[in-house]
Formats: sequence, C-alpha cells, structure tokens
Amino acid sequence: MSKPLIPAQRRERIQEYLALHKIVASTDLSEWLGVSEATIRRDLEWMEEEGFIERTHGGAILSQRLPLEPEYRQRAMRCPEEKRLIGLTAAAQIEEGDIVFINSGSTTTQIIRHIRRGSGITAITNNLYAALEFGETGLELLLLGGEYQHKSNSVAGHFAIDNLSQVYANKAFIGVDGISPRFGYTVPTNVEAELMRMMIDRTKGPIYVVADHTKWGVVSNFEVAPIHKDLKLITDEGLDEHARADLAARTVEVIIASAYPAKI
Amino acid sequence: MSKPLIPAQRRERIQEYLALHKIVASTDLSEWLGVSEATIRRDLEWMEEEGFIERTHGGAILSQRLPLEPEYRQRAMRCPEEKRLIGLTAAAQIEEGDIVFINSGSTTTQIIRHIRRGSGITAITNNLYAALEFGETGLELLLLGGEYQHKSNSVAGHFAIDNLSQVYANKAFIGVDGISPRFGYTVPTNVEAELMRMMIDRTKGPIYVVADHTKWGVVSNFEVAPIHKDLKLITDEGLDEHARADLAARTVEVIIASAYPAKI
DNA sequence: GATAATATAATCAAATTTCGTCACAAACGC
DNA sequence: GCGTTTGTGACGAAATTTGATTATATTATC
Repeated sequence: MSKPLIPAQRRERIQEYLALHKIVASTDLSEWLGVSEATIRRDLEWMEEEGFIERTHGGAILSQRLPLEPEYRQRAMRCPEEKRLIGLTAAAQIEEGDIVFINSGSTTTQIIRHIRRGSGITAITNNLYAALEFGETGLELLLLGGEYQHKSNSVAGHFAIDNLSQVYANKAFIGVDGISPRFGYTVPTNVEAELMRMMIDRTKGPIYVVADHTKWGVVSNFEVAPIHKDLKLITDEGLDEHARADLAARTVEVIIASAYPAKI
Repeated sequence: MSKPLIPAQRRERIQEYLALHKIVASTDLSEWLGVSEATIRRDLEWMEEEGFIERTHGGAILSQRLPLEPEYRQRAMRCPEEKRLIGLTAAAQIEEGDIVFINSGSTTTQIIRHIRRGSGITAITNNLYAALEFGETGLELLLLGGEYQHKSNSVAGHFAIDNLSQVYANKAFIGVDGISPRFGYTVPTNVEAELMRMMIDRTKGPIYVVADHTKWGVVSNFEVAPIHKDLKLITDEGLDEHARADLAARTVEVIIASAYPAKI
C-alpha cells in the first residue's frame, strides 16, 4: 500500500516512537515498518552510536539523557503516530467540492497534510502550515488574516473574525487542547476560541472535533463549545472505556482513527 | 499542466517542504516536482553545500542546526546582494512605534528580514515569509487574509482588501516588478496591484517603492501607480544615469542602497 | 547448571541508490 | 546572429542497503 520509507525516515519514526513509549521490541518495529529485523537491528545499531538510544536484547530503550527540545517540537512530538492517523482519517471525510474550515494545532496540521490534492476543495484556515504544505495543487487555500501567533504558527484576532463573517463552509475540522465532560472543548487562548466558535457557527454540515486520546479529561483555558452531538469526534483507539461510554450517552458520534497495522 | 520551475524555485520548494517534513525521499521529490532524480540529487548536493540540509541514502534530512540560516535563500535570487542592501536600507527607515505596510516579493522579504526586533513596530503584510522570519520578537505582525498565492508565498484577494480597509499605516514599503517612465510601477497580477494601491491610499506618511536596478524599463502586467514624487524609490547603485536623470526631473526622491564595498 | 528458545552477528546475493560521464537543449552574453 | 554557459536527462559503474541464511551468543525454563 504505502511505498517503503527511506532509511532516514524509518529511523525518525523509530525515534518518534521511542520518544513516546521509551522502549520497543525489534520484532514490533519490524512488523510495523515492514522491514526485516536485520534492518531494524542495523538502524538501532546506528542510532546507538549517535547516542539516541541504548540497545537491549530484543529491542532498544530511549537513552536517558537526551537534549530537551524546544516547546513547539515537543508538542508536535506528542502522540505523533496517533495524530498522523487522526489526520489521515479526518482528511478522508473531505470530498470533492467541499469547502472546509480548519483551525490551528498540530493535529489539524496533519489533516492538511493528508488532504488529497487536485480535486476542487477549498480550505479556509488560520493555520499557516497550510501555506507550506500546498503548492499549486488545484486546491484553493484561503488564509484568514490576523495577528501572528508564533507558538502555533497561526493567526487570530479581528481580521480573522471579519474574514470569517463573509464565508460559509460545509465541513469543519476543529482541533482542541482539552475535552472534559463538564467543561466541554477548551483551548489555551481566547482569540482562538472565538475563531473556532465562529467556524462552528458558519458551517452548514458536519463538524468534526479532532483530538488524540490524551486530551480527554484535560481542561484548558477557554471553552469553545460543550460536548454535543452536533460535534463529531475523531480520536484514536487509546480513548478509554469511560470516555467512550460518556460520549455514547450523549449520542456523540465517535470516529476512531485506526487503519493501523500493528498494535505496538 | 504547470510549467517547469526554474532551479531556484525548485530548491525553494524543496526547502519549504523540508522545513515542514524534516525528511524527504528523492523519489518523492522527483515525482512531485516532475524532474529526474538526477536533477533532484544535484539540487540536494547544492543545498548540502549551503549547509541547509544533510543528505542521506534515498533523500535528505533538514539540518538540525538552523540558527545560521539568514543566507540560505538569497543565493537563489537574482541580484541577491543588491536586494539585501535595499532591504537593509529600507529597514533603516523604520522607527520605533511605526506601523508599516509591506507587500510581497523578494525585495520586501529582505526588508522584513532586516527590521530591528524588539521595538514597538507593527508590520502589516500579505507576505507570508514574514511569519517565518519573526519569532517571538516583540514585533507585532498582522497578516492579511486572502487566497494563497504560491508563487510569491503571499495572499491577496477580497479578504486582504477587507482587512486593509480597517487599518492605516504611517509608512509603506512597496516592491514592484517593473518601473517604466511611461507605464509607471507595475506588477504581474491584478490582485496584488489592487492590494498595493490600497496600501498606498491608506498610508499617512512616506511611501517607499523598493526595486533593484534591473526593474528599470521593465513593464509587467498591471499598473500600481505612475512614477510620482510621493513615492520615494529605494534602489541600488546599478541604476543608470538616464534613469536617475529621469527621476530627478520628476523630483522623485531616490535613495541608493550602497554603503558597501564588495561587488560580489 | 543444562537445554531449549530466541536474539544477535556475520556473510553474501539481490535490489536500490548514487556517482561520473556524456549528449543535448535552453538561456545568456556579446 | 553565434558561441558559451548552464541545466537536464540518460546510461553504466560503483557504492549502499536489504533480506535470507547460517553460525554464535544471550536469555528463559526446567
């Protein structure tokens, strides 16, 4: 299905995985990445020399002392695989002719990355990664204006609200920082929350909240909306049973991003 | 469908891609950009010498240490040294507390790059490179909204016009593609011309046109404004005598960016 | 501790990628 | 205009990576 990764990409995936799980078995990596264990061993050997990891029998563990990375990179590193899958799953909901709202955040950036090119799709977003991602790909990209937010590489503010007041979409993808039964969907800044509420208001069609399972039970600073059946949730299989039951009780449609080869 | 890119554009695209993805396979780039892998390899080789990337088997990886990157892009440009000087000179006109309009283009990008950080300056621009250039630097950056223009990494269109209609600036820096005594200042697209006219209209203070000497005598597609004494010109010492005389006759203030020994 | 089970190391052939060279085309300078 | 320079693709040779196989080492179980 997917074409083989080049060695550097494979090693990067291994690092991402290790950054999250600390420890990994060679057999699992072999299965997951679709290469032989000999290759995995050579990768691990190479990475050990670089000092990133320490090898053990049957796999490797994360080297304890690793240089602390800047904040933005850290965030992008959290649940990279889950976010990638959620992005893939969300992008699959988009059809030719759609006009979609997408906000900022590492998960929604993954959506943007996976949108099929060359079909008459219009994306409206405050996420500036979109500009990097799209070439001249037959996809129309409308960027909102506003004050530049360095931490999220996005814009927000009055310009954005004003731009939004002139358009409608038929689908929306909303990335949030916290999901709580009691406090609903929350994000760290008010300008972003405002913008998201406006996106939700102006969508005539399905609205998807995207968030990996670690967001459950988290409350950030500003509420975007309560949990409600009009907001479908796309998340990963790590979401626990309590959460699923809670959402089911509120008749919220939950889409689990899987399509994942192995469990690891 | 799309015309082939010139090498510099192609490398730019590769850099943009890498800025986002960190790693890329040669085969993917070859497919994406529609050139042979041999060409991709030569691009990567070239970029490696610039120190921007590191090559690996099957592709390349973004060089981790990017702090020393200010030079990386301008090599791919025409008249890099002239543009850099013009950018430097133009940025020197900006004072604390200023609110400045800046449009898109390689020369204006150089202005953005040279603005002193940390002083209460507000930049309002449709040039998305600004977002890449500014970290959290105490400089307020207002990005205009609009349709994304890939070729110039900028936005234009109704959103931008609408955003502009709500603000004023006290200085403006306008990069153009052609200067002609007869046809005035011209640019390739109408949306950009419209936006620039609006910027000029809404500036209560000096307006600077920035353009290297090769733009003289060039006529692009859409006129922004005629040559006029209200539009000061910042250019390089390569501007020939005829041009200077012509401008002097119209009492246009011309600022020559020189102050530099090397001729490259 | 002995033995079985499993992981690692070493080696080699096959596949892939890169390198070096060439010929050709386009752009440039005069 | 013409010659030069630059960029591009193609081809074979060289180098690297990969997976399979076998031998060796480590861990687990009794």
